[in-house]
Amino acid sequence: MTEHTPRRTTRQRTTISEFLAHAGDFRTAQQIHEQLRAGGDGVGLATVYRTLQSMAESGEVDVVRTADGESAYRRCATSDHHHHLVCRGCGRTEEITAKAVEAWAATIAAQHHFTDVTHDVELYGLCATCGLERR
Amino acid sequence: MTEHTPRRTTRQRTTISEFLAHAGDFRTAQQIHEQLRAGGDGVGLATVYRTLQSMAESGEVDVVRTADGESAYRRCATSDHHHHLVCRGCGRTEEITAKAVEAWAATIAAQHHFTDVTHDVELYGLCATCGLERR
DNA sequence: ATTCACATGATAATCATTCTCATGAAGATG
DNA sequence: CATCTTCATGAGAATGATTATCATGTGAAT
Repeated sequence: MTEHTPRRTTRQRTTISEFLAHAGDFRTAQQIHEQLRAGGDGVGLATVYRTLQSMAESGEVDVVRTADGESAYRRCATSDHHHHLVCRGCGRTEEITAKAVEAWAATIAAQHHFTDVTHDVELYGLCATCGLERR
Repeated sequence: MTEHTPRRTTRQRTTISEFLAHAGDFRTAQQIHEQLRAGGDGVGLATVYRTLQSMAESGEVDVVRTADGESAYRRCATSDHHHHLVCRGCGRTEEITAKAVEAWAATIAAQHHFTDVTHDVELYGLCATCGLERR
C-alpha cells in the first residue's frame, strides 16, 4: 500500500516506458507483459504492475478503467490535466481538454460546499472508422 | 454475457431493492451480501451480483467504481441521466444533473467524428463536515 | 572493488466476480 | 387446486486481475 516512487533507472523501467511511447493508445498490464515477452525484452508481470503504478503516481501515464474493470495505461502526450475520448471499437484514444468542464466542476463543488474536489471524466463512443463497420 | 432482464418477482429481488432504498449511499455487492446475511434475510452472493447487474441495466440503480476497482451500487433518486458528487470522507453522495456537460460531451464527440457516445462523470471531494475535520 | 539498499521475478496468495448445475419457486394453465 | 414449464436461486468451483512474498540480482555511491 505504501508504494514509493522508484529512484533507480533499470532496463525494465526503460523498456516499459518506451513500449508505451510507441503504443499510441491504452494498454493493460497484461498486454504489456505479454507483448514485451513476445518481443524478447521480457519483464516480470509483477514488475510491470509495480512500474505502471509508480508511473501513474508520478503522472507519467494516464489510467483508465475498462468496462470489465481492468486498468489500462497510456503515456500522456501532455502532463497537464486532461480527459479522454475512447473508442469502444478499436481503443483509439483522443486526449481532450475542457476548461468548460473544469469550471463546471468547480461551480458544482462550491454549490454543495465540497472542497478539495477532483473529477473523473471519460467519454466513450465509436470512432469514424468503427462507426461505419457497425452497419 | 447475455444477461436478461429478470421477469419474476422474488423475495431476493425485493430484499435487495429495499435494502438499497434504505441505505442512502453506495454499497458494494459484498457489503450487501454480508449485511443482508447478518440481518437474517440472507441472499446468495451470486444472486446479489446477478440482481445488481440487472438493476443497473434497467437503470434502477447507479454504478460507481471505487478507487480499488470494486463496483458500488446505489438506488437512484431519479431515473434520469445524472452524475455524482461523492465525499471521500464519509461517502455521502449528491446527485447532480448538468445540461452543460451533456452538451459539451456531444460537441466533443462531433468534433472528433465519434458516434454513439456515452460518458462517465464523477466528482470526488470533501463535504462540508469532513472538510472541517481535516484541520 | 565493495557494499547495500532498492529492484526484480517466479510463484503463491488474495479477492471480486462469474460460471455451473442441481434444486426451488413464480406464474400460467387446465 | 394440481400440475407443469420456465426462470431464479445458491453453494461451491472456476476465473482472472492484482498484490504479496522472498530469495536473488543489480544500480550507484563510497
